[in-house]
Amino acid sequence: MVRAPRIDQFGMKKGAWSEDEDNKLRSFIAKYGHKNWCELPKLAGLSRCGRSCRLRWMNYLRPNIKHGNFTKQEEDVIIGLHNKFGNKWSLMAARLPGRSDNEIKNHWHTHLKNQPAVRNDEISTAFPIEEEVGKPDDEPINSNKTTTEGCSMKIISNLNIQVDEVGILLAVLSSSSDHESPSSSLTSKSSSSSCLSNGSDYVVSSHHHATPHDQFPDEPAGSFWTEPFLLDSESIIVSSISDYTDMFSSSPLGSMTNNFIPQQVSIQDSIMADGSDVLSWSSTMDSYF
DNA sequence: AATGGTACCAACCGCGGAACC
DNA sequence: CGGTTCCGCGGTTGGTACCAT
Repeated sequence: MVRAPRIDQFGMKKGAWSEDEDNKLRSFIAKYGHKNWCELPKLAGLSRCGRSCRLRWMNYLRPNIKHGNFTKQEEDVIIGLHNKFGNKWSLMAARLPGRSDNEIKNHWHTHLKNQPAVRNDEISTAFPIEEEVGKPDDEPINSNKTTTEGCSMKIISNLNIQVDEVGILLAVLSSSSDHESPSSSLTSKSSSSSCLSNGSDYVVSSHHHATPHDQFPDEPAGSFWTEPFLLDSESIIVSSISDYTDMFSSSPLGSMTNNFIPQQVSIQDSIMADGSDVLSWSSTMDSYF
């Protein structure tokens, strides 16, 4: 089911991820976040390219990611959103908590794509969608289409409150008695036009305006990404870059990074700028902390 | 039991856009 | 302001599992 591991011409490992690699990536991001995907694998001691790490994290390792069968309600949401937006998988993922765009895309191609059109009609009828800005009802946005619709998509996606989508979701999900409490996330979405948490290093695309809370609605507001997180026994509590600077200023590493503190750059940047052996960084930090 | 076809899904790749220098 | 780097999206592929013959 997964690609066989192999090493490419640059010494980067490709293919299936091992448990050990998963653990390294998970624990590194838990401790330091992911400010820079290109540097992250080196700092985490992984022989992977940054993109591969990002993909693994986004699709498999990040908190609250769901795996397994899609519920009927989730399928209905996907169908409804696909009717409206076309192949905008990230847009759908932002509105299906716990599902990655890749998983939604796969599910669409394998289960939903070839379903009878009548079901799409049912969804559209059951949850009528208001007309979009500058786009007729009967003209679904298609990723292959031209700039006019691309522009339309930008306008739409720049609206933090997308009333029609929320309406669809509320209608679909409220009809389900066994769904895992979607109302909190939806309420949050509809009532807050901009709720990116200060200090969060969870970086999301400006396209869909997903927030940390959108992504992980089951968590209390400001948990994993925004609050100091409790780590395992060999770990420490880190809440922000300023904590990094404090650590450095009082640590042996601080002598390596004398110019670092006032600049408020990332921890990775400071080490890299120093020119030290980045591959030893992970173990150095672990042993130090 | 062996073989071939298909379904499924994790992972890769190319591209465009944003951010940075 | 142009070039470079990085990030994220969406399409595609590789390889295993499962099913039919």
